Amino acid sequence: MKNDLSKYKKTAKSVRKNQIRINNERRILAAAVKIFAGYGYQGATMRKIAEEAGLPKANLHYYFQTKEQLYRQVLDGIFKDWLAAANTFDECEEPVEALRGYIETKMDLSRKRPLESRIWAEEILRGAPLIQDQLEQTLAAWLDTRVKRITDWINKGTIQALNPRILMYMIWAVTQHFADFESQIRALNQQQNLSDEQFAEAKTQVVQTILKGIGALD
Amino acid sequence: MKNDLSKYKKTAKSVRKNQIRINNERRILAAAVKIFAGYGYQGATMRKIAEEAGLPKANLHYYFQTKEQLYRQVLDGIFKDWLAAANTFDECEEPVEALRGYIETKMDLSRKRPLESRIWAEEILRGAPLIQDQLEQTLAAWLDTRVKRITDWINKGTIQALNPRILMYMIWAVTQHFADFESQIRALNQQQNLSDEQFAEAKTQVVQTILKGIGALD
DNA sequence: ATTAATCTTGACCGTTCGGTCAGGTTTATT
DNA sequence: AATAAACCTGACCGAACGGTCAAGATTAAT
Repeated sequence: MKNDLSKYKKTAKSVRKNQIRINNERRILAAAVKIFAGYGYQGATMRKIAEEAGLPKANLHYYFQTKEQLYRQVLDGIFKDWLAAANTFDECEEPVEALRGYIETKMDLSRKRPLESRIWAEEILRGAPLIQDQLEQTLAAWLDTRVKRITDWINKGTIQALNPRILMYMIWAVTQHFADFESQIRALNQQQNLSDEQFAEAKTQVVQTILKGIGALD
Repeated sequence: MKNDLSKYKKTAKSVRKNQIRINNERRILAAAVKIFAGYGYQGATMRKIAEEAGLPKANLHYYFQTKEQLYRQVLDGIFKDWLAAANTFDECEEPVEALRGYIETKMDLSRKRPLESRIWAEEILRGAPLIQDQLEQTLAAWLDTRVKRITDWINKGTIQALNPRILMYMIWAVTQHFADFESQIRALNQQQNLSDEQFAEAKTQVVQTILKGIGALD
């Protein structure tokens, strides 16, 4: 009963998107994530994405004018997840809880959405040609505020003196590694992906090692 | 005076390669590293590599039959560096020296040869289609012996109990991050690559955090 | 000096790429 | 029922791809 009426109202077309468009855009984006993650931007083709989505290729160009635009929308979605993962970091006052929550959230993200992590990683590998602005503006500002919080902890003596940026780089590196280098880890684990138990162990060890490494534990 | 004579000997042709071939293969491989690192396997083209090497494209196919063969040779060279970096790990008896040496060597490798690190990372990202065998055979065996050494340290109580494989993953993740995510770090560092001083600080902090994190320090 | 082997290269080939478009179909509006 | 808007798609296009080849140039061996 909440929103049924709105469909009969004369709402602006641009605001109320048709259901067909919503569904198809979602299908195409989901297919694009799979193909971009599996083949990279250059290796991915509109044909493969169309096949994965079960649509004719020309239909993709009806909803997304170019391959680059489709790719940009995929990147935008990933970037939002990236930033949203910081909530736990901000909610907690003490370094142990804040960092533990952030590391665990990032680990869970690597476990549940490895494709997105790999697309992001490939974009950075190639020099971030399409997201440089977002890195320099949004991400840099995001990082600055977290750096300040860590600096406060250091000044209070809650954790030992260190460079907060390098700490964040280490957290990103380790947590994303489990998504980005999944195929290497699989090859070193009897050709099996990490089981839930193995991943849980990794998560614990990563948290413990980093927290202890910066003098927040023991 | 050491080897001058050999050029006049009737040595087997296959053993003594022509100097022209040696030079050109080296030029092409150097160009290939740059282009593969900058564009990825699919994004790199034989035309770009030829241009970078200053040779006509057809000449590349004279020395390397296909793009894939050229790429494989590049990967082989990187893999050798990967394994060679383990020397310090093996030479030292105590965990602090062994791990510090290994981490520092890997950090130096990321600093001095970031292109190779990025090519490796992209290959893993894509699911390691061409090097799965090497990972499952050579690298798995390499890792097993290091795991045993770490297990010995744990049994002796020199470091705390942990999963040695996860420790190695963490070391790889953090050290290679400074090469693979260089463009992201640059965007977060006032659009400047890390200076020598900044990188030295990162190196120290990485070593300290990991060693302290596993209970090998303090 | 002659021959053989190696190296060099512009021109070319079939394939696949991202993208376009006309014309038909379906859905929404009045 | 009629009109408009949105959606669908097979066929097609120029460009760029990896790779080939024949014919000439250079180098090495005798």
